[in-house]
Amino acid sequence: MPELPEVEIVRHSLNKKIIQKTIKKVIVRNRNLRTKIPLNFKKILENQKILNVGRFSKYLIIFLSGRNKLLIHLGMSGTIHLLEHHKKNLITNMSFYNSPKLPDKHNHVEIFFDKFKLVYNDPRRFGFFEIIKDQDQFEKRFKKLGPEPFDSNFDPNYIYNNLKNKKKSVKNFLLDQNFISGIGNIYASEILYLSRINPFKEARFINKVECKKIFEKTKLVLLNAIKKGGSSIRDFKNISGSKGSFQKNFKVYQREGLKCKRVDCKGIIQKKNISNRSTFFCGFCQK
DNA sequence: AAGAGGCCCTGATAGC
DNA sequence: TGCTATCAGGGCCTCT
Repeated sequence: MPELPEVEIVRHSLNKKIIQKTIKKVIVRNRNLRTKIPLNFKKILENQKILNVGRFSKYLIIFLSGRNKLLIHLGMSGTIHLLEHHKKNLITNMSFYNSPKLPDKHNHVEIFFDKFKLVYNDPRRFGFFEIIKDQDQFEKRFKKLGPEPFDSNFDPNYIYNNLKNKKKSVKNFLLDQNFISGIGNIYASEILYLSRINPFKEARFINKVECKKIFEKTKLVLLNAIKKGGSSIRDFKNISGSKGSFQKNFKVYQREGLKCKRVDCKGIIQKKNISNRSTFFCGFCQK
């Protein structure tokens, strides 16, 4: 479901609600997520106080009082909700599906606090929970991932040095979490549109000026998306639970067949597959 | 060794 | 209406 901006919105709203709260009870209804929820999950979490909710890339990191960290990845369809204990009333809806009511189906994990519970819902079960025991394991977990766009060692030179001599498309590079962490399929298209770069262009042909563009537009798009509360791309009818509005700012994503938004550009937005993922671009102004 | 493709899943929608 | 096919914001594994 979410890319970096959406996860950041979830992190922020979640942190406000659960920081300094103690976990009273945990119910795992289905441990078959992308990876199996460990059997001692309940034991590790119960009676722990939440010190902080952090984030790296698309991972939520929940810091627990006993030094363990809980890693949550939402995959494609994972959502987090806060509900009153027994009633179905939604306190906070941190899904980007805008559904004001949470269906009971696919509520795989429930974490109870004093006055409310956190519910993890995930139809496709591509998301996962992980317990990180110590600093060593923590560092190892993220070692392979590239820097975030806001990281100081993500800069035009870093981009240029990684892209040179590489044959794969620039779009696939933006999606490669080992190169840069946090960009997903929506923002990859948006970044390349703003950079005026064709997503099919081979990385080795991206020059230094274009690297600077990618650098600037990546930060711009992600920061703007965070500012707008992320993107909500399905079930737009029910506004009540909605948080994000960046979908209104999409220049190319889901705009196949529509006019390019660039003034004076006569192009029509196209949709083509790159490595089996839909890719939106203007063939006219993206070279 | 880089890079493409398949796969893990369910649900919504399009097309017949 | 009821079927089937296609697609969906991710990431990891395998094959070439």
